Amino acid sequence: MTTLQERTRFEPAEVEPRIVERWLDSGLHHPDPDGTPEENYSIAIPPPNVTGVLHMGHALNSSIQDTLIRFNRMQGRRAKWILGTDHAGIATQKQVEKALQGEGTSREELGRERFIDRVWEWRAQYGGTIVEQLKRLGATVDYDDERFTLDEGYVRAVLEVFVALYRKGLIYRDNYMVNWDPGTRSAISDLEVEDREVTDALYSIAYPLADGDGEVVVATVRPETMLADTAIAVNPGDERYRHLVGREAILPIVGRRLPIIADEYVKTDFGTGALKITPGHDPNDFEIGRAHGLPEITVIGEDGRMTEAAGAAFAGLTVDEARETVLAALREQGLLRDAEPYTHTVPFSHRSGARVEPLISLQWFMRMDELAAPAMDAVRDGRIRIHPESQSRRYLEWLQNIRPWCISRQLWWGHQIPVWYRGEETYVGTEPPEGEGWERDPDVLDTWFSSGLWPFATLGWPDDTPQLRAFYPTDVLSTARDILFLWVARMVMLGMEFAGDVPFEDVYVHSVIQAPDGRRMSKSLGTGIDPIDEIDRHGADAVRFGLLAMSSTQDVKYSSEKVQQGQRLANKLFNASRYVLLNVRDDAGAEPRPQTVYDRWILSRLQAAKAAFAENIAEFDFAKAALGLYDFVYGELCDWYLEFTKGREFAADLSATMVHVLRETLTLAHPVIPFVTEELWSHVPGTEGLLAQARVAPADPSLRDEAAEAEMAAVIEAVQALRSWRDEAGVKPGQVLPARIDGLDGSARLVARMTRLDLEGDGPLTATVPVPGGSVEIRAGELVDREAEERKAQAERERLRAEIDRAEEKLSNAGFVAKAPPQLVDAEREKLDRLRRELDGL
RNA sequence: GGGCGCGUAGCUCAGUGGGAGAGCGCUCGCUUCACACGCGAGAGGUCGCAGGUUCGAAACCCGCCGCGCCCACCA
Repeated sequence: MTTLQERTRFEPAEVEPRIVERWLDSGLHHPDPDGTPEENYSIAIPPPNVTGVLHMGHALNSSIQDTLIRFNRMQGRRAKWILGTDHAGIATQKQVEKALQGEGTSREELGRERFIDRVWEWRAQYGGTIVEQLKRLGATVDYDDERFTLDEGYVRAVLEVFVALYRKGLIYRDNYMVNWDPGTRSAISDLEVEDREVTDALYSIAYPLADGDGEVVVATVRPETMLADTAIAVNPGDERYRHLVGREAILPIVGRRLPIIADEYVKTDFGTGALKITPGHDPNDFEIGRAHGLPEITVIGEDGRMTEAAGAAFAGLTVDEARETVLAALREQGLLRDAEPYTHTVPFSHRSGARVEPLISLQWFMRMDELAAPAMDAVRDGRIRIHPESQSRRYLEWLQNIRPWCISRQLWWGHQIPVWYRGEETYVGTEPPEGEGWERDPDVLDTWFSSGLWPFATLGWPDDTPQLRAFYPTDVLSTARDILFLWVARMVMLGMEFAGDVPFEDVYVHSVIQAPDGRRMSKSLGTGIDPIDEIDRHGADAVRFGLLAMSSTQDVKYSSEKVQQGQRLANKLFNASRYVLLNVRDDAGAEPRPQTVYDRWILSRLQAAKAAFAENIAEFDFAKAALGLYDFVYGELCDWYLEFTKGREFAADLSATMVHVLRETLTLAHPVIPFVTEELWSHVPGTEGLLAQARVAPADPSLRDEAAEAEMAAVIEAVQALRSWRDEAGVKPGQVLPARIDGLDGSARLVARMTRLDLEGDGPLTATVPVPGGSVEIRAGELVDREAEERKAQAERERLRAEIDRAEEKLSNAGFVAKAPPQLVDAEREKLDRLRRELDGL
């Protein structure tokens, strides 16, 4: 308590480490796996990359989830926030490879086994960082049950799912066009591709007809791929080319004969209307080629260089070199007809930044349509609710048009595909096959394959565990928009297929936080803001409050002001608590014993604040919840209630009421600002244990007191009117003025106290100030500046006359009186009467 | 090309049919016995533009202007 007496500021840096220790020691984050999922509350954290560090997105999402978890825990539910990290195939492998490069070695030199050992070492060294950072934020994730998407149990779950889907015919191997990332030398999925706008040249190239009778000109931005052309296509309805269909052209440089085919895909109004078909290197041409049974030739290799099939003159060249060589040859032969700048979108790898090279290769695919149907139904029939609602349309549209998913990756770090080959034989199983000579498929699974099992694999699936029975399905999944398809949709599909139920009931899609200038927060742009720095500066409560207060259903700019607002809130609560704790009688208890109208008022307002907070949380409106809390603490508790109590004796009744209000306020605020509230809780008389483990009674509408609220609304308005008058009349703040109050009933003395009026004194009339339901006569004679006072009264009369005019005009509008709701018309009449009385009073 | 959203005080944003709000910033005043990371009082807005619906529009509808984001295989 000595610290409370001495300190006038809440010091997060001093308090937070202590509080974190107490929370961790209590084990509150690790609920027993009892009860049913309906009784319990659970959230699976979106697993951060194992070698990642906390960024603003994590900080926001963790603040949201921890607020939900703490709120529900305090309602008395077993609350489990499932913790773990993701092995993040490409990202992690790249980091380790970079480290190896620094040591002058490489993954190839080490070999697969030793390389993977190195990654595990890496994980041991850096994998704990983000978990430690979550503690700084106050996140009560289940630290005692941390999972990893490559831990032993998780591997079993992944293999089990792969084998089951294979047996069901949903997983298959095929030669197919994939997005090849020359940067990581692996196939990547459609979702890992990002389109960028690029200015290339659009070349027009003449292909002579085989019979020597003229030529056909095609347009292309990638002349180097012509080495793999196997046809030319035109639109069947195109009069210009109708006579050519069925004939052949000669591929320049190579000399191959190309059939001229007709296909609806070809646009007549783009380029020349004739399209070269390169099934080996263009996704559209690939489809056309398959439809027409064309050969598939590959001239670009997985290393991004030309292959032997491109011909001796090109083999080994880079794609760019090959382009120049092809163009030079065409120029020489007079076949290059045109070249003009052309801006279009081109796929780039999200992972490596390299330009994606569409290639045909032998990969593992997963058919999605069969699993997509129930996943769509779950959202359509409301078993899963996506917030905001608009995102469910995106979800459904994506699933509607879903395509096969390329799940194999040419990496070493990840879940190795459980498939073995021996000659023509293929074996698929969770255990290696019997016998000699089997060789395992070297590829690993796309990281999102294992992430898709997250909500149930973390709880022990495929075993029937108590954890699974108690916490699956989870309640809420909170995530950013960008992984709605990549991750959320796949969890729904796989959860329904394997765990027998939807993986969560609500999906909350939160804001993306941009830099204060509206650009993306990114390390490379230098626009990133480190949440840990912000915690150091302002405290974890401030950061949590600020992030929640700035969150929305759309992208937001990072607002340091909101964080500072949170810091002020924590400090305000600290000092308000000091005022209460240093004055009340410790033995008075905490059962409220309201003696005055403002006691009844604050108890009623507290119920209103609790109800509003709960409602905002239920609607995932975290900004409203946080700002509503701020408004209650500042605008009702501190500005009014605590001020009203000043000058009153802190007897048992008042002490009990104030302690009650303080306790309730701390429990209300705890989910948002857990540190300061937990710290204060330990000083409140009669509390035991941790606030984080306290039980809270839900808001009770029967405890609202309309009469007290109405009376206090009038008091507050009167006080503000009188203070405003004093200030503008130039009265010194400390000056006590004689006055008479007409109206305000039993609250007149309270108003007088708050505005330094002396109801016993008397003097010549100075001014009359209108207040709700009456007026106040200031009787201070010449104490104040007469001239200023007259100006003020004049302005007030003008204001009243303007308002009266407005009301009269409205009421003289026949349409308004006839069509507006009657109570509104009545209210307008009452207002007019009141305004006239106030004007008369002056 | 399709879809979603935004434009309100100097700044960041609430407000979705009945008299324009908050936080920050700004001005004035205050050593008021919790807090100067404080208290009190103010100034500041043709609610992007133009039309329509309505007794009444910041809000609903149409168009335009400006700004975001997502999806999409026109070489």
